[in-house]
Amino acid sequence: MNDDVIERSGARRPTLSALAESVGLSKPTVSRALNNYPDISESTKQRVREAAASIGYIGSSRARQLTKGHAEAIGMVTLADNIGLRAAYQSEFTNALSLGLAQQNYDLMVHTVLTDNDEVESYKRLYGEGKVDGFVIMRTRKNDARVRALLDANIPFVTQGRTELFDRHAWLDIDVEQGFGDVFNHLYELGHRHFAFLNGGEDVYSSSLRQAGVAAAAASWGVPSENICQLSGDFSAASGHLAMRRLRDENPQVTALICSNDAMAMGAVSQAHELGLAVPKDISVTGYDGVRLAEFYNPPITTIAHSAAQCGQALASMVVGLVQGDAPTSHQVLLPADLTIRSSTAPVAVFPPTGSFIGRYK
Amino acid sequence: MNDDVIERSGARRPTLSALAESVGLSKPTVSRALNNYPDISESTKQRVREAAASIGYIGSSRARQLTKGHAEAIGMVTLADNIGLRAAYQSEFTNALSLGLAQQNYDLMVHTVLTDNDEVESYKRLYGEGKVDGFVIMRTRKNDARVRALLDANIPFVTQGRTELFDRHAWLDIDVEQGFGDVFNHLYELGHRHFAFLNGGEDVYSSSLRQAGVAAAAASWGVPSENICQLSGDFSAASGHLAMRRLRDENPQVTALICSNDAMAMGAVSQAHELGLAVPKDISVTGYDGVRLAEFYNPPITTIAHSAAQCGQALASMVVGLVQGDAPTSHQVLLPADLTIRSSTAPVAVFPPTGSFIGRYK
DNA sequence: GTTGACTCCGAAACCGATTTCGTAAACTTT
DNA sequence: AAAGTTTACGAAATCGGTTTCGGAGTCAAC
Repeated sequence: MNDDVIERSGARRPTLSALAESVGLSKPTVSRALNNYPDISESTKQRVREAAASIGYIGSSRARQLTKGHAEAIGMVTLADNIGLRAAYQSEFTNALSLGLAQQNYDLMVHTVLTDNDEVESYKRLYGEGKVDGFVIMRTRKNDARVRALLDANIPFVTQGRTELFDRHAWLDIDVEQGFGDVFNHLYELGHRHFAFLNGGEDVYSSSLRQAGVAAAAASWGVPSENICQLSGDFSAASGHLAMRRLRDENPQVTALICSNDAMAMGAVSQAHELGLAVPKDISVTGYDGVRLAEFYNPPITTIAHSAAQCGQALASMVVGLVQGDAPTSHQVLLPADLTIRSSTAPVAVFPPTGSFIGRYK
Repeated sequence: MNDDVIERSGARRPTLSALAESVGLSKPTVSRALNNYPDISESTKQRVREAAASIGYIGSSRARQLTKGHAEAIGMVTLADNIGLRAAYQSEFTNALSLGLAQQNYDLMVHTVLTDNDEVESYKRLYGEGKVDGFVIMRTRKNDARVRALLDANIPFVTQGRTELFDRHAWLDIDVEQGFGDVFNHLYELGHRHFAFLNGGEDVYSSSLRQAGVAAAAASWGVPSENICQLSGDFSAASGHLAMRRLRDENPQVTALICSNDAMAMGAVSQAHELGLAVPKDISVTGYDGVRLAEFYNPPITTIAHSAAQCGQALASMVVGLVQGDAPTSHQVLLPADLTIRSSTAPVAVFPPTGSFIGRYK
């Protein structure tokens, strides 16, 4: 054995030619045998497969990419500003997506950029170089420059969340209208009559849908709109924090705060603690996103959860379908929202709260 | 113009041959012009570059990979079990790594697996197929099967955290011995005399080093070892939660709890609240990791932070060095730990604090 | 015993770049 | 003006697979 030579030369992996030679067949024949073509005899296939296994042959993805014309990889470009909850969400999401893609023999390429100016450029480079076959776009906004650019460049992609161009691209979204209606119903049934709704910014497509969901549910119970205090935030915990403060100062009669995402809910809860308000005893708070972390919060937040795993799975098969030629419009799915009741909501308190331990926070 | 034909045919990007033809030069000449070889005249380079820009030429990474023999990509395989804090940490880390790699013109390929059995297999496939040139391994353990396997297979990698084979591979680690010493000093200087140290499992290489750091600092102040209650956890918030309970029941004299990571610290704080103990008034708690989320916790956790951005940067240049032929042992770096004092530590409450500004904390 | 259908496999071209090697032209030298 | 250098570029091979096309061999049919 000349192991040492092999080692010194960098341990090059066996190629298809080497495999062909070792079994005394031609390159194309071996290739077809490995790919299970019908015009190769079963005995030959068997022989080739065994030889391949014995010498540890692994086909070069690089060569395959060149001939087949696709990379068997999907790209995702993210902003580097992901901290806290957003980071947690992204990670859960990325893992789910990667898992889904793996099942279809695709890999996930992640590219992080500092500013959203670089973002479009990264898409074009990754696709132009042929490193990926398509993209999954997170955190879409109503008017999204990335969507516009990829549409123009005819690059396959699917978004998580609709945009104003939703009828021209593939997307996966949650039915927030139904979801926020469910939240409202839940709170109403707990006896709440004075609500606040904390929206998350008009630049997100679904913001108006959340609002509509709340309004429709309120109307169905005959709750007048002046009993729903409208607040606006920006999806950050800080804005939830602020909103709770304003709520206490300006609308102390409110007993239920509906937040547009979990981060704002957590910010609001944290502010409530600081103000000496107990959640849910003094005020109920709800979120949206189903970040796993919300489950471990204190108290665990009632939220509208969509399983990251399920989303990842769905997005994976959608984007793979796309890059294999499906029409974008054939991949538009609206997932039902799933109300997850935890401990941040409770029946409205009729009597002044007793000294909950949370009240001891300074 | 036959735009419609181009569109229908899938909008194939211009190739090097097309570019060569458009400028009336040969393929190799154009290639060398683009890559700034010295044996091409400046005027020709200029002409080629302009033509390339005008027809929107982007070199095919696939073809380049095949000839150059490397993928210009680094892989990372993660377990799908990342939830909560771990997810947040992973995301911060991944972004930082991706950013660092991008600066060296490398991309990051993420692959998620369900069980750690699949993990080694994924490494071998990704590398064997030539999809990546090397790996960054997170969450290493003292005896790490992945490290062993990649070492055997002669695949380049760098770990985040040392293993028992640390003298044979590249790694980046934090000087926890120093860091936990600093934490102890900080607490001692606040007047604490009865401590607890919550370790995180002996299967992690640095566990004993944290312990040693605490012990050394304690010895330097003349604190007897029986004044340091040893607890063991598993790095999960749940184990921190449990530890705090045991501490209250069995060692109520302890006024400072040193946790081996942020998740346990947060679990401990949450338990403290449930037990009616105020943090830091009744007990001080410290963490480790510098997860950004800990910054927004209630109260913000005093911790040993290592900037994910800095780690990502460093790891990126290390792994790129490795795949370009550097010796693994030439890339072993120990970063100093950085004590970040926030609000979960305060002077011990037994005696009224002196006029230290820290005394103003509630 | 030619014809035709069918089975199984190989030669050669190809994907899109890079690299090795060689050479024509221009420019020095003597 | 012949020889030697340098400059600037092209022909052909190469990376490791896949695909197109065709052809040798076997077997049944007429």
